Amino acid sequence: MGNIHDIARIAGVSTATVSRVLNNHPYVSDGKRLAVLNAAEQLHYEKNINAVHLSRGKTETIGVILPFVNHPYFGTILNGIASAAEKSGFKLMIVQTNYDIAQEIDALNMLKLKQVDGIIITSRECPIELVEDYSAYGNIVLCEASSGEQMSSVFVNQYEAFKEAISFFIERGHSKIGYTVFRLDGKSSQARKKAYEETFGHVQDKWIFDQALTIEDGTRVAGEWAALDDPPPAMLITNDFVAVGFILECKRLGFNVPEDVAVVGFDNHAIAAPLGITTIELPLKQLGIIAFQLAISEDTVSHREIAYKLIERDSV
Amino acid sequence: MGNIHDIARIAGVSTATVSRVLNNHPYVSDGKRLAVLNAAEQLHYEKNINAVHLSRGKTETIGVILPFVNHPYFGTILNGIASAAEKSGFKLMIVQTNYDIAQEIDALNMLKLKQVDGIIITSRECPIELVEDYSAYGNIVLCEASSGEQMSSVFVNQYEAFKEAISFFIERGHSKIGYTVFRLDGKSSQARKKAYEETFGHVQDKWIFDQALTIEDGTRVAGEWAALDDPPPAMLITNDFVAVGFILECKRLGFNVPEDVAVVGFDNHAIAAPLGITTIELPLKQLGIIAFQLAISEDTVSHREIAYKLIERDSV
DNA sequence: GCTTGCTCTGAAATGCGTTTCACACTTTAC
DNA sequence: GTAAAGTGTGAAACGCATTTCAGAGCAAGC
Repeated sequence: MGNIHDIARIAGVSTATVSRVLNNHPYVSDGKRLAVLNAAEQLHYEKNINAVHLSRGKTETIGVILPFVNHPYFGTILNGIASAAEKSGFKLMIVQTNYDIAQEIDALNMLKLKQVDGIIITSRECPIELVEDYSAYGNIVLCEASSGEQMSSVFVNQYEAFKEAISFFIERGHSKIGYTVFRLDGKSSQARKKAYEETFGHVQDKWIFDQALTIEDGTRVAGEWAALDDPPPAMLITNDFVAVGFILECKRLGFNVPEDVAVVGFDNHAIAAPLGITTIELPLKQLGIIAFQLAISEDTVSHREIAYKLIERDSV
Repeated sequence: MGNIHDIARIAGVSTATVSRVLNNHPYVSDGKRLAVLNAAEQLHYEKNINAVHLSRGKTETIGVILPFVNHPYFGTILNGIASAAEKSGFKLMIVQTNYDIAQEIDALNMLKLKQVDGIIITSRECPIELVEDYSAYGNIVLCEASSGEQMSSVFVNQYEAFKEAISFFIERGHSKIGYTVFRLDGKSSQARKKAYEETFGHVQDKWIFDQALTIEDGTRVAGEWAALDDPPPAMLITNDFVAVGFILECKRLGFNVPEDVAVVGFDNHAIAAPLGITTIELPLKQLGIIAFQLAISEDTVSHREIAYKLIERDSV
């Protein structure tokens, strides 16, 4: 083992020269370079990265806050982040929060502690003001529509996407449209509600189904939907996974898709194609890649909207 | 900001005392404790975690090597790891390798560099001997059947599980059974092949379908299956996602499940229930939790086999 | 011939918290 | 009343690599 001082001693040089050699800095004579390399080899030297981090004040690590690591929505974003990180030689620290504010704060604190150089928040529960307080300690990237000057963001325009889906339903002759969201008070849900209200004037509360994120949630919502006196014959669903649960349960209950209930999902996950689910494609991997780039960017804060795309299949 | 020395100066104590207060060590008088706390408050002091890591020689961080972060199999394991890590106050460093050996090595090096205290390898491409070389630097946990004395492991007995699935098919009158794997040379595939050969004596190569990991792979395999002269009327599929792609494509091609082709998947992912897929449930979250515990364990190496369970539905 | 401008090096400062050791003083214990 | 045990504290060592600064030596430029 040994450290840089041992190498310096054995090679008969200073630690500065050892550092230069080890980091491929110029201005080292071939003789000393060789001596250092030999000594390092001989000692089976390994850098202590913590000393490097301490000295440099940087860790080349980005923190990623995500509520659930095993949900395909977040998984795909993470996939994008991870592939971009690999290209840039950065490491990734992930924190699964379950939307628990204490854990979100715990993750944000990594920034203060200099454990990470930046943080990507794929989704959050804690107030934006609280997050903002951390922006002085490093780059923070939000995966939600935002326009502040403290933090960058990359997002899909949920409002527009929702409007487009509604228009599509209307084109196909639907006027009674229900929808599902994961969290009623979430940013994305608010944008969706706004889009909905601008088209229809008001929202039928019973046509909004909350807590819909997974396949199981979709199954449950289908039951709730079927139990209504006048279930809306068109449903805009949180994501394709929920749509899968919803559609399959509806079929099991004897309803036909799209005749009895038309469905539009979000994401265009691989599951959507074989099940013929019409969906709004969100380029989530791309979103992750951009989020990472913004997280390591030295430039000023920026906000990037990414495109969505309606994919027509057989569920409408 | 300021550091521990600044606090010491302001509070009129030594840095040792500051450290004691900050880490809740005993043997500090109330007066000095208060003085330190006040000074820390006044300076808006934040620890530099890198100095802590350097000093302690530990980082309370575990590295997780996984080929694909957004595949539900690995996502679920990661979910288990993450929830256990949170409970223990550990952080997680993830490396998505795409089964690229260079990246696996890069990840393993975090151990040498003292960047992580231990590493969990959910799946790997590089030779086991190479991994073993790193075990001197910290705990390594493999998520595969293993019995070495260097590294712990937690795994499902793929051989037994596969045998059980085959027996189940045979009970239901099937004798011509094909199967899919992700990597023919993978450890799990070898166990499966062995189980298969012990039952049937030999393997029909054309009844083994390679590179099957995702829904899309399942769709593709269905095409290959249907193109055979004598497609086996029973298929054991890598996992439920592949099974989804396979089953839906078979139906699209005009085959009925289970009449024309019976299917057993693996994992019991949430997708399996609504589609009525018979599957071998693997407690992957549990596997992740155990993997994490082994990774932080101070005890000796241990090997833990976890139970699987056949879940009967409608695809056989 | 003199001035720039490189190339090459090392001493020393910097980043920062933890922990051991020695020591002084105060309580119990017998 | 004395030894043993516990409490409280600081100096100093330890973990380790990076980087700035100053300076020596040498070559190219005019």
